[in-house]
Amino acid sequence: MKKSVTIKDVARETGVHVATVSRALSPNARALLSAEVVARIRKTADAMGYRPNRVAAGLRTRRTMTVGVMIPDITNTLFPPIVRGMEGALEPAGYASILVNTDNDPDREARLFDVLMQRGVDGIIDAAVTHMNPHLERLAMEVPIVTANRMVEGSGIPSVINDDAGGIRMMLQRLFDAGHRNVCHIAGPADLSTGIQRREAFETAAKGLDLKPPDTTMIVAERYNEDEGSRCALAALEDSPHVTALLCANDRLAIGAIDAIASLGLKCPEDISVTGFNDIPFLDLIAPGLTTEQILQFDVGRIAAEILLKRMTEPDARVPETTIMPVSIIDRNSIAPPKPGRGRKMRASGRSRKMKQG
Amino acid sequence: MKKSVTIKDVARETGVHVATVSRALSPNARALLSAEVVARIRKTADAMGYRPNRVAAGLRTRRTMTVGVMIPDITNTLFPPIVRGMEGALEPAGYASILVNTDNDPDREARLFDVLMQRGVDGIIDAAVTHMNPHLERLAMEVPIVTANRMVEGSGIPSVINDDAGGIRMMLQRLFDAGHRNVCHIAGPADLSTGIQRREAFETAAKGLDLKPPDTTMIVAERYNEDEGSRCALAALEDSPHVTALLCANDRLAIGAIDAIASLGLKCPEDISVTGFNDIPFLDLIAPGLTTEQILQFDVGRIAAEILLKRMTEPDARVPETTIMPVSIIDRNSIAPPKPGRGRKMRASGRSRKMKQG
DNA sequence: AGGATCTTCGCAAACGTTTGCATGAACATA
DNA sequence: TATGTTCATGCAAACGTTTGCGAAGATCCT
Repeated sequence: MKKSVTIKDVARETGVHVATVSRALSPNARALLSAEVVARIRKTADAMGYRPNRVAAGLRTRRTMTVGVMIPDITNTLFPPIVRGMEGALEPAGYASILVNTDNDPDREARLFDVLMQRGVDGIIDAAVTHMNPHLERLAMEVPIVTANRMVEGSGIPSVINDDAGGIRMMLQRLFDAGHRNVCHIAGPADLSTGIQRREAFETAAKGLDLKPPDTTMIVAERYNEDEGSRCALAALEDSPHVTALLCANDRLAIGAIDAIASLGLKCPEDISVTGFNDIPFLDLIAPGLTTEQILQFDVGRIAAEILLKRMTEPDARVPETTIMPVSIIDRNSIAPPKPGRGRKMRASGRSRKMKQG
Repeated sequence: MKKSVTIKDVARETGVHVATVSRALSPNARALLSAEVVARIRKTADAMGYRPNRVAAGLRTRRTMTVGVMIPDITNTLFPPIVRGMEGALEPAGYASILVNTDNDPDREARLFDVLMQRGVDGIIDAAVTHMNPHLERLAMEVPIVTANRMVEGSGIPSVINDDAGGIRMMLQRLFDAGHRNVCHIAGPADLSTGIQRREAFETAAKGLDLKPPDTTMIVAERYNEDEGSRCALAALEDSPHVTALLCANDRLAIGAIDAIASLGLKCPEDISVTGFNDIPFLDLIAPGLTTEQILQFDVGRIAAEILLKRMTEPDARVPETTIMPVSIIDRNSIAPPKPGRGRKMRASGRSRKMKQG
């Protein structure tokens, strides 16, 4: 629309060279100039309504002061707090963020990555990375990257994740303490680091408690959503009628599982206990209150952003490769003692005990 | 990090001028070149891993192919679907979006607007505008703007909003049909267009049904959140013990209201009916199912983006000034007939009838 | 065959900054 | 007074594109 006033205009107006204006307006270079000239330039710049053109500056300096934020889907309630946490750190530092949704589609992810690079982002926070993404390591050589909420194993790419292992272990312990010995883990997708880590954590935690198949079972969801939670819960309860508790890899799976339990004419927690992971918003309002693992969503985003900031401003600075955020159980109302009558019969349970002793 | 390959590099490699490379790579100008040369250039460009630098292009063309998206707060579950709707239209058109959160703070809003302008966005979708923002009209002369979900009245700025008036009218009718004659409207903030429009709609709808104060009452929330919902509900029920239903300006207020009702030892809907607006995600899982007005969140975002696209590509094109999206009631379980014993006594009700006749 | 018209491509300027280097003045030192 | 030093500012190149203009060659028409 209207042509805007440039550095050249204020230079002409003040009778100095554009370079002088540039320096007067730059916090770093300002010291090179006489205070009198700086003041005069800034005053007329203000008066003229000068607004710096960051794309021109970006072309020259090769720093656009923008970062790319990749997430699977902003409508997934897990992510808005994470994104907000990032912005909380990025915006005060002068960075704007370009947000893209990958839908967990690797093709889309690759294309959007390119979009971000074309736009010259100074760095990328990737909360949408799929496990074992060979691409990413290559891309990490072109631009600083840090992953949030997920990680790509052994890549050397800094990541901020949650204590999946600890959370799952604590949760299984909680079920164990309530008396459950026949627990089924509804695991997350096998191509997501959270799915994998939580599954592995479940296996080792179960072993630690001397719970073994067929007392403990597992079923892997293909996506993190309610429908998959229902499907898996149904399958789990059908395949293994003795299970008394479903330890789900995340809240959405748990919500689906509770739904499935109801559709079977059973009740949670009376008949089957269910647990989640993430403590997504509004979960506190949904009946029965789902006992879940609270993660520090906001902080995950914030710290990922802080690490990225450091990597962008001091490329050689050392940053922690993986930062693990603590999780904590939120006790609500989806765990009860196992219902008498359900569960595996004594003999089987005894057998697994014996094997440990043997 | 690594210096990237530019148009100049592929020009040298192919033995042509940079201008020729530029044209070969531009969908528009491609026709100016011989097919043979185009093919050769594109091939080597691919081979060299050429990635166009959009900030350089943006500097030259004054079009950055990015749009600014302003929302109050991405963690407010109303907005992610709207944002996603925008991206669904923007991204295929080649636009990336810079997302900023204003927190409904006018200062922050102004500052972030500046940030967007400095970054040379080609347009702005403002879903965070406060009612009567004199700034915005001025700013709209610098860059195409369309507001989503909210509008600034009489500004001439295109907006995509929901049928607040119709929704409120239908909802009041629904309560009326259930037998309610003493309804309190918990209104939204007075500086937000949705707050104002819904309040006015309530007043005229009530008048249309011959419901007048003190049978109908009203209380204005200062923010759209659960705490304010609780506060207002408490105040409403205290001031006017006869109210049998709370018609809330949005879902979060309604959730807070239901909470307050429970804290009073009452139940919804048996003692007090409550209705919401927006049908935010997860609402279907929260007890008691809140009867609310479903809005087309995704479409609001999508259409706002489409209008902006048109304004950006054809500045002189005529676009509808305000697009009103239809809403529809989602019946759940928060409306019941008024409890006998509550409500205003007959005489008072009769009196208001008489006044109409007179 | 000679001019007119097209086609295809090169030339160079421009977009608005930043920044290394040069310059001149003021100043201190010898 | 001559000779560095420091300070404040100007000069011009550079960042990677796009695009109006012009030129050369090919093609067409009469």
